[in-house]
Amino acid sequence: MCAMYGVPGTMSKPKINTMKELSETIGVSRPTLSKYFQDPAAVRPSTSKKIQERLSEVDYVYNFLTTRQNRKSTELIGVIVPSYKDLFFASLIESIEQSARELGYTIITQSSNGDSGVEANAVRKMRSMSVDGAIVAPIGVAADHDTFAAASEDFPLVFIDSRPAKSMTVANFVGTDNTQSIGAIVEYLCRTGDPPVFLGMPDLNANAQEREDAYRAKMLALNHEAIAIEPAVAGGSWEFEAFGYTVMDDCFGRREFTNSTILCANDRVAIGAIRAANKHGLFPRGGIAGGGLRIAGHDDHPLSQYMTPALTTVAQDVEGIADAAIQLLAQRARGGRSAEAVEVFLDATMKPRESA
Amino acid sequence: MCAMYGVPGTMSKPKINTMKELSETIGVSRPTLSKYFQDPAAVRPSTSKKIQERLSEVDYVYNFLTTRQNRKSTELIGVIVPSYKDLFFASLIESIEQSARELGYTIITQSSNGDSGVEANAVRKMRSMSVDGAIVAPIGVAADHDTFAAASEDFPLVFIDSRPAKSMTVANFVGTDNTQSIGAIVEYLCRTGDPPVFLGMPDLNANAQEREDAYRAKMLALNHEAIAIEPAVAGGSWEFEAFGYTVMDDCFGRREFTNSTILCANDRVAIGAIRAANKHGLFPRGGIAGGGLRIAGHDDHPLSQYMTPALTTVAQDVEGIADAAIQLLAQRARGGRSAEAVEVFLDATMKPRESA
DNA sequence: CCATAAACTTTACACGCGTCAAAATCATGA
DNA sequence: TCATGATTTTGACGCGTGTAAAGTTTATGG
Repeated sequence: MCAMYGVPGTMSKPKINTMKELSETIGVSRPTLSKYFQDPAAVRPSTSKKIQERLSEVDYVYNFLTTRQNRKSTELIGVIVPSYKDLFFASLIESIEQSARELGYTIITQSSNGDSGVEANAVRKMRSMSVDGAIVAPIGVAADHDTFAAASEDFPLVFIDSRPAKSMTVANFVGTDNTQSIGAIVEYLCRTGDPPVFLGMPDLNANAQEREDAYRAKMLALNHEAIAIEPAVAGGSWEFEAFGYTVMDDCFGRREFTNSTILCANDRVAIGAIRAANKHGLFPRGGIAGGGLRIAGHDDHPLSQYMTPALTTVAQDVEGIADAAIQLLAQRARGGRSAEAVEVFLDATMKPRESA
Repeated sequence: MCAMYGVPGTMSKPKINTMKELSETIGVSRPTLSKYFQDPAAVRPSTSKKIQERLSEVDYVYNFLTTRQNRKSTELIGVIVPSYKDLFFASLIESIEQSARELGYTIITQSSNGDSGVEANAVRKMRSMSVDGAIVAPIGVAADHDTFAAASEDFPLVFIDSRPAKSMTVANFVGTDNTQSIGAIVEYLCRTGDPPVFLGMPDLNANAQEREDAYRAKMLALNHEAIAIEPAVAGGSWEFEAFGYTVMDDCFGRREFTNSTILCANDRVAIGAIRAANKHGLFPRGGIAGGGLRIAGHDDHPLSQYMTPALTTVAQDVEGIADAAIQLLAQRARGGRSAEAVEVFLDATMKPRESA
């Protein structure tokens, strides 16, 4: 009717709406078609070939909703992240989608917008969609324990990036071991220059505290004094660059830390910090003797290498995390109900660049 | 069974699986419940209140798949973008999800991964899901005309960001008018310094050509010679920063364009170009007389203001685009079948910062 | 208190596909 | 050509919810 693309001469294939219709025009029974669609090899080769051929002459799309309703497995996996506008989460989603696609899963993504109410709604929606599992990068504050608990009765749940709020006992987790990653970069920084002070991230998920703790522990082990920069502003928002910029602009304005090594809790904070440094005429730089300002991050944000100076950081194994999470869910969905919660930690790797 | 969150004492509400079950324990008929869920105001206030109260004492999640199967409208909207790892698209998705949520729509997002085959599959999946409409940021090259054409028979389709390949005749489009946006920044650059040369983006969608054309047109109108930098590398990938960096690193290495005003086709290319400049000791800067290197971008990428120097650019109206696209689909889905293709252009606004 | 309309319940069918059992057909080897 | 097992067809039911029709209850107004 609405021939928006009406190109004269382009005769489109006849549209077929239901499998019953299809079975009639194609000349096989509907149950056989059903088997074919679930596994083309499940029917006789000659039949399979016949179906395949006739199918190409026809415009038929299976009904996703109905098929999922009736199968034991929906092959849907829910993904919830606090924000799309964070390249770390974006990278995670991209990798998750890819790993899922390879296993035949469809991803349903929802942003919690940094809001625990929205997060809870998203979890409920996943439940209503009968997903085979869900991957959640949780918000730390005021996470809705009951909602997660109820959901985990219905399907396996895997947390990534950060752990859920402490009220939870045990839960599946796939991510980076902050002790290892922060440890590695603290060690690097101490080895190549002054021991670092720590610039945290807003306390929005478990990583904020875990990374600071990891920093303190490593500094202690290395016999250095741990110093955390006290943010002059309340950092309650996910705008990490703004946070890093504001805090360090304030410090540098008072000529504080202008000669220090600053380890930031993540790259987005570091990007803001670098911007603040630049504004004050400072260009952090590693690899030279005699001190001077250095700034390092955590995550290996895709744009970190385009900063000036290029940001020294530790890279999380994003693909590894995505793949492990999907594998875990796939395994659980296929009846591998070990029931026991699993925690998978992947190593982060140093990315020494210019800034430290 | 798998009491991952088993907190002793936390008695969970009784789980109810079907609406029939619910109707029995709640004391109203199933059809009434059905009406209630579609619109709580559609039943008598006393009944509505009763249902609402009993509902809170029980753990019931409606079956998303089944409800969508039977409603005339699924209230699903498909979204397809070339990549999640591009903050412009990420911003778009975030705004789309928000606008959609307000209208009760659920978003199904898929990345085409810059691959037209994957894009076509995504469109087919949207068809199989019986979405009420789809929003797609298309890939320009070798777009699968037939797939889009078939889809647009089933539901309204809105293209955003860039137009589909030219093989298409007319299609719904919501986005920025490149003539206006590029025109604005060319005018600004000419007014505040040397007329710009143009650094394009890889030819991956219609914007590549459109923006260059817009640049040439505006330069012609202003009586200046249009000059496009010829990339020494083949830019076939979506890694725009790498493209901008490589091309300009090459130029600056030969001491070319080191004193020019460079307008980049988008901010990601500009970020790469700035990095190349910095590497060569160049810090583009506007607002000073007597020439010197200047670099400008297009889109107002969220990190543009954190570059050194902060990137001068034109901001697309991301929220406006998202909202207009959703509104258009909602209107069409509600029977407003004007059938005619609509094109909505939103103005971009100058963001003068430091780099030009 | 009754007439009337609105709201509700009951009953039934529909949606498109998964799945099962029984009957019919096919392919293969002797 | 026939026996045999594998595959397909036929027919039927189920999934959880939307929805329509007909009958019953409830609220409203006089």
